[in-house]
Amino acid sequence: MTTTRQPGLVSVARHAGVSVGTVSNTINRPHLVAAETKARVRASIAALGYVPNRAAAALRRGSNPIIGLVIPDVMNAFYAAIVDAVVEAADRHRYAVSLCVSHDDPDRERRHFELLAEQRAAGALVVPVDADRSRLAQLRAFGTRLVLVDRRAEEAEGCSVAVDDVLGGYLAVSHLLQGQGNGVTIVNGHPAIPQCHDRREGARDALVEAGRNPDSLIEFVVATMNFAAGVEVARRIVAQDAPRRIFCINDQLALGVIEGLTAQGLRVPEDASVIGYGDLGLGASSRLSTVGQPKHEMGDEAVRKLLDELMDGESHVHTATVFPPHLIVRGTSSHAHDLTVA
Amino acid sequence: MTTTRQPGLVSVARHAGVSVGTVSNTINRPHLVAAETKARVRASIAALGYVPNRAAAALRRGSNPIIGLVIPDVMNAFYAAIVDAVVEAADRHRYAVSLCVSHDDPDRERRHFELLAEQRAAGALVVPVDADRSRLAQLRAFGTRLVLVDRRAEEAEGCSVAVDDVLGGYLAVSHLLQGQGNGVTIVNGHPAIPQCHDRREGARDALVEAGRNPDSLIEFVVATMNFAAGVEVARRIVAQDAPRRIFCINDQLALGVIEGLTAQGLRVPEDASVIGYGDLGLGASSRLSTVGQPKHEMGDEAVRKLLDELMDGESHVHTATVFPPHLIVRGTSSHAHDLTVA
DNA sequence: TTGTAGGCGTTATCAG
DNA sequence: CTGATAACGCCTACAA
Repeated sequence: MTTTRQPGLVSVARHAGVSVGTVSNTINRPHLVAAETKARVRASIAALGYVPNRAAAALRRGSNPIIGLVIPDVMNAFYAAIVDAVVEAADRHRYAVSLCVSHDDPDRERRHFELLAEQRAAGALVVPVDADRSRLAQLRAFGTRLVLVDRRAEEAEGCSVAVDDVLGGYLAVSHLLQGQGNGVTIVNGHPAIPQCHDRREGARDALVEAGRNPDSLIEFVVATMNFAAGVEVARRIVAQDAPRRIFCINDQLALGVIEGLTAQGLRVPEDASVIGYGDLGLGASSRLSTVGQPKHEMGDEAVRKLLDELMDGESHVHTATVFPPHLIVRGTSSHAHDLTVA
Repeated sequence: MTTTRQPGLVSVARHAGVSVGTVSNTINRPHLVAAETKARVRASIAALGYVPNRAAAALRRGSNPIIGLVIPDVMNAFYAAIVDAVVEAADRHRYAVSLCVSHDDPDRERRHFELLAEQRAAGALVVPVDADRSRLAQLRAFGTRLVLVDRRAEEAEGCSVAVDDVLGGYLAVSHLLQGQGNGVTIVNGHPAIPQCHDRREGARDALVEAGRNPDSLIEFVVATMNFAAGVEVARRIVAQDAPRRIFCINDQLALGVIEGLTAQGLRVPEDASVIGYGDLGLGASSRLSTVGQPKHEMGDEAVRKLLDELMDGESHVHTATVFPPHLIVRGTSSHAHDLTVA
């Protein structure tokens, strides 16, 4: 009943015949310790099974090696890829990742921010729930460094990483314009959503570049951007005889549109061209052309920026990185043919 | 230069004209504090913008309200669903979730376990990388409560949640047997993988129940269980004239097999029946029948078990919950037809 | 019902 | 290069 669990610095110091300061130093600033002493201390650490207590360190230092990560949805392959990259990068630097899924709920976001503040987390990567930056400012004021993900930040307030959706829309429609047909249809989400807005802008740019009137773009707006909505929109496209070169704001929608078109007796790609956006795995098993996004790079760069701010302190300058998406053309392979599912 | 950042219990106490003990109590054991005092303290907390310091609390208590979560892959929809459930449940109880993606790498797993130990995390939910339980035992010995996910644990060592893969295989093949044809083919991963082994067992059970010889099950084993492998296996199935009632160990494989079959001029479901496993989103946009798993429930239950162990302490008894999967039959809808992708 | 005080394990400062 | 020591902020007996 006398043996004390979880030996601390003192036990190690005693065991190695040195002071606690020296033990702490061999762990955190090894260059300050003589080789021989270091070896002895390390032996003791191993012998006692000593595990440093981060809570104590955090208390003392006032900051905790934790990176908060707030995303709207883990089931979404786009964010999942970012999570993957972030977790990996954090692991490399021995930071913990505290995950929050906001589900677009400001209260959840706020709650996680509070949690991070209580933990004195060093920093956080966040995909903000809405345009209201007050919650972010609050957390930042508390000392937590923030990097915005998938959003552009005012350079004054912090770093950010995002993807160029205007360029993405441009790439998609430019590709459609290379095929035959006249006019272009866009199946979009609500334009209040930045991504939807920007991709449409890019689509218009492509039309302009091709010498067309950007207002000739025929737009169908869906409430929910999923497969079922795509099927439904396909009906309206045919009914209204809208252009058969169709840019869908995401891959699920695109797959739905193709399904709906096919259900009405049209052949794709013979009678209609469809391009999606996102390349989120659904397309891997299909021949759907789409626009890919450097998801892993985004997550990676976000961590890099955060750590730079954490390390460099004063000399750090905020930057807003915008990654270019890229066109992924599929369906031109030699064995292109229908994909039939039972 | 005199104002001190981040007020502590003392500042609040001073501001409210009470002692630190009372402030602590109004936060952690409100029932011990008079209503009026409580109100005053709360007002001061709000006024000063006080945010409790979890590091200090953890140091004092010896344990941190953090749940470690170790999964093999976040991009995998199965695990992503579990993450979603866990994060949500943890949030409800104001626990932080420290995420690790092991990528089947024991070193990564070990590193995360170390991290959790250093954080004095209250508990962890883990999908173990391999069958070696020594790393788990080590973390457990350190005081971190563990719940195994997607694996069955010896009831002596801890709780676990899993899904009944034998039943899943049984359901899938029973369904296939209802269709026309003779014999059944299984497209499987390596049988050393527990899921693959169990699902095959279930498949055999179904055959036995139908009065067939379980050894009549024709098995194709693929190294990587993805779309491309499915396409390739379809070739071999046709070449060897294997049974056209095909149970694929996951949906991607199933989609690939259908693709490969179609490429060889066969029609699905007319000439072949294919069923997948997992229901991981790919199927939502298809008419592929599959076996669904209660992913969210698993994550939820895992947290419940962990918290029970954390709260109840001594009176807690370890349990191994095995969830039943369920058959999802698709493709019988009125507008069943081909899905063509450009 | 409220106040007091000791100590949790580290880090960092300052002498030696 | 090493040792001693004072915080860091909170929890919890225990005392009043």
